[in-house]
Amino acid sequence: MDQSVFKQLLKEKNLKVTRQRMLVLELMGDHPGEHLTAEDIYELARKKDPEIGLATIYRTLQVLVELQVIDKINFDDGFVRYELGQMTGDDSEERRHHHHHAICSRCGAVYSFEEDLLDNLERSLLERLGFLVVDHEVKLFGYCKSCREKMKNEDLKLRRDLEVKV
Amino acid sequence: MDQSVFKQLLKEKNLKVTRQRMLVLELMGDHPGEHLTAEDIYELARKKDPEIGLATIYRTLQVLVELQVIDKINFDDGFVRYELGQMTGDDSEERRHHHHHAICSRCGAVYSFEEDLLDNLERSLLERLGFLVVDHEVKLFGYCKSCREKMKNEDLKLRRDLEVKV
DNA sequence: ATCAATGCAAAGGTTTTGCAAAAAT
DNA sequence: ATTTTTGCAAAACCTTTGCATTGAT
Repeated sequence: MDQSVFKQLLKEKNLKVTRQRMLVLELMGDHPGEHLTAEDIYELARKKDPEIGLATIYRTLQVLVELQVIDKINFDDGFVRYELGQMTGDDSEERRHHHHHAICSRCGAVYSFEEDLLDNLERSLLERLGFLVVDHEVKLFGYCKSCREKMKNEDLKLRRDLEVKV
Repeated sequence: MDQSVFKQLLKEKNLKVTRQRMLVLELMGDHPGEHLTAEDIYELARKKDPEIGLATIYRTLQVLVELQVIDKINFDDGFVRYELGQMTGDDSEERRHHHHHAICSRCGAVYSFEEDLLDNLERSLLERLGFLVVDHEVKLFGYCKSCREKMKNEDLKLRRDLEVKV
C-alpha cells in the first residue's frame, strides 16, 4: 500500500495523518506475509519511535482494519494477528483477496495462499438460504512437510526400539 | 455421543469419570448445533448442579476438546465457543466432520452446514507443499436473507426520502 | 483555534492457575 | 490408599478505556 493512498484514505474518513499511523503502515509493509501480533508490532515500532504506546498500536490497528488495509486473523493461540491485505487487480469492484491459511499443528508454521474454490459453495448458500457471502476465511489444520518427515523418523525409531525390546 | 462411549474415552486416557464431566457432556448434547460459550455452559450447569465452579467448566471443556468430543470455534466476538462435534458414519477412519459457518455481519446469526468442497484444495496442498490437511474450518461472512430484505427496504426508504427533498 | 490522537496507567473481560478439600479408582 | 479433580480465589493475559497533554489541520 502506497503512503499517499493511505493518507488519502485517512482524509476521506476525517482521520488525521500522524507519525504513529504512518509508522505502523510502514512496518506492516516491511513484513509482508507475516502474521504479527499487536505486541510484535509494538516491539518493531519502539525501535523507530521509543515513545510510542501500546494503546496507540491497538488503536491504529483498528483503524487499519476499518480502512481494509490490513486483515485481522485468529489462529486461536491467544493472540489476534494482523497481516497486510492485498487488493486484487480487479479494478471495477474493490473485491478483497481471501486469506487462506494452512497451520501446522506440530510446529505452528503458517502457509498462506489464495485460491477461490468456494465459489460453488457460496452460490449454493445464496440459492438455498438467501445468504450473500461477502468475505470468507479458511483455516486448514494439519502437518507440514518437515514435520511429517520428522514424525515418520520418530515412528521408525520407535519401531526399532520396540524391536530391540521384543 | 453416548455416555458409555465417553466414559470409555476417559478411561483410555486415565481420566476419571466425574459428575461434572458427565453433566457438561449432557448439556452439550442437549444443545446440538448451538455455539455455546464457557459462560453459557456454566449457567446451564449451575441449574443442575449449583455447586459447580467456572474453572471446572473450562477444564472440562479442554478435556472434551482433547478427546475430540466437541469443537472449539471462534467468531472473533471475544468469546471462545464450543459445539458438539459430530463424527462421520465413516467407520474405518475416525474422520471428523468439518464445521463450516456462515455468519451474518448485520445480525450475527450463524448458519452451520457441512459440505466438503475443499478436497481439491487439500489435494493440491499435499502435492505442492507436502502439507497434509487433517481438519479444516471455514467461516463465511455476509448477510442473511432477512437482513438483506431489511437492508433493501431501508435503501428504498432512503431513496424515497431523498426524492421528497430533491 | 479546534478537534482528534497520543501516552500512560488503570480497568476490563475471559481464561488459567495454585492449593487445600473432596471425590474417584 | 493413591491420585485425580474440584471449587474458590487470585493471578494472568490480552485488549480497551479515561483523561490530561500533545499534535494535526
